[in-house]
Amino acid sequence: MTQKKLKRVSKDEWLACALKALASGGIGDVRIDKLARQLGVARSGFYWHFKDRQELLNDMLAYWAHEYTEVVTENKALTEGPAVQRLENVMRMVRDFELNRFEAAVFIWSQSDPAARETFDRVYKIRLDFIRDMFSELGFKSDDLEMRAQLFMGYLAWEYTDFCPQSTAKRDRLLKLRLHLLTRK
Amino acid sequence: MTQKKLKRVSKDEWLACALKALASGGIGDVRIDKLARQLGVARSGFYWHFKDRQELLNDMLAYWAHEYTEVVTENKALTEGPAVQRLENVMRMVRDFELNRFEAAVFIWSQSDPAARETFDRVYKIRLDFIRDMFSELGFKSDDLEMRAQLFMGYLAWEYTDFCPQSTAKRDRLLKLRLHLLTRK
DNA sequence: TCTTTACTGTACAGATATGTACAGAATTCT
DNA sequence: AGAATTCTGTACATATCTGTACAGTAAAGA
Repeated sequence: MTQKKLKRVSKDEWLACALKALASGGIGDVRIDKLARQLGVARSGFYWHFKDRQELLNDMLAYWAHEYTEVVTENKALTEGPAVQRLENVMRMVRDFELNRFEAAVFIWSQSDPAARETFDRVYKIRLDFIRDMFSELGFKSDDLEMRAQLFMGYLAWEYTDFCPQSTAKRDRLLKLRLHLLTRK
Repeated sequence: MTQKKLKRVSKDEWLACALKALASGGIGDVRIDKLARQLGVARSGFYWHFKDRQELLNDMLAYWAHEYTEVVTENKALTEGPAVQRLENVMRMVRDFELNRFEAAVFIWSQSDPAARETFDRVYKIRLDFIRDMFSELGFKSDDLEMRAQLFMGYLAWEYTDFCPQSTAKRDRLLKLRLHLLTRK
């Protein structure tokens, strides 16, 4: 009689929903029943895709790490051309694709979960090396090199909080100025 | 017969313990029963000091905001003397007293709680104005002024993650270099 | 069409968290 | 010493979240 249409939710949808929860409420907000409610399905489907909550957490961590290793380091806009241009491309990519939207959440997570901690440290090492190489190419050395790479990275990681909302045009102008200040001798 | 000695825990101790949980696990980790276990007392005492969990959360927010308004803006090391020296004092104070240890947790919190969001925005506006004034005093103007203030603030907020562990001596050298880069014409 | 696969919903058992009631112990005030 | 204040433990009712069992529905391939 009544052909009830079943809603189906893929593994990727569960993961995407979990990441959204991570960004907006931290790892403590990644609750299976809340995700199910948001997706509009019953909670049990979750266990088809994942063994348990811990497996979801591992997948989230792997996804986040992936975004900052293969995805970034294999992008031609970030590996070819003059170093100053590549640094500008990094800034634009991070901003445009919100590559930093999980930073705070993953950091907090890493404070209480050893696996998250390990991933966080590893990813930050890769990123910092990646950026340091560019500054090195520009001729900076030792302490001065280190300082510039860290300042570049630290600012980038926090920028996503949008702690200072402003127009796109202004953000663009400030980005150029920031690049200039950080790369001049 | 057996004179069991009762352990007593003050309101400030509950608050301090809650703040510790906030920093290491985010707002989702601020659980009354966990705090009680950590403090080694029964959960019921909590309700003598606080109406409910929400009241604790409000107090935590107020405490965090306080640290960055009255406490900072009234400190003579940050309001007297040459601007460059004051900027250096800000960097040292933030680092030495870990004034930024709640940044990530409060930001995440602000993403889902309007009250936290309001406080976060307000505090960041005060801080940014505070820093911008110093750069203004040094002669910077318009976009250049704004960029320097934001770069200074953004880096400072993220530094606490200790994303790049290093010796005290090196951190000191880098701090000086950073100040120099950010304040030179 | 039949079977496999990829899911879904309902139901149950247990763990964990919240908040309330209330009697009692330790400290402070008079 | 007596009384008020401040805090504690035990007990109870309720809500939330996790994981398991299991039967059933939908789509895809043989």
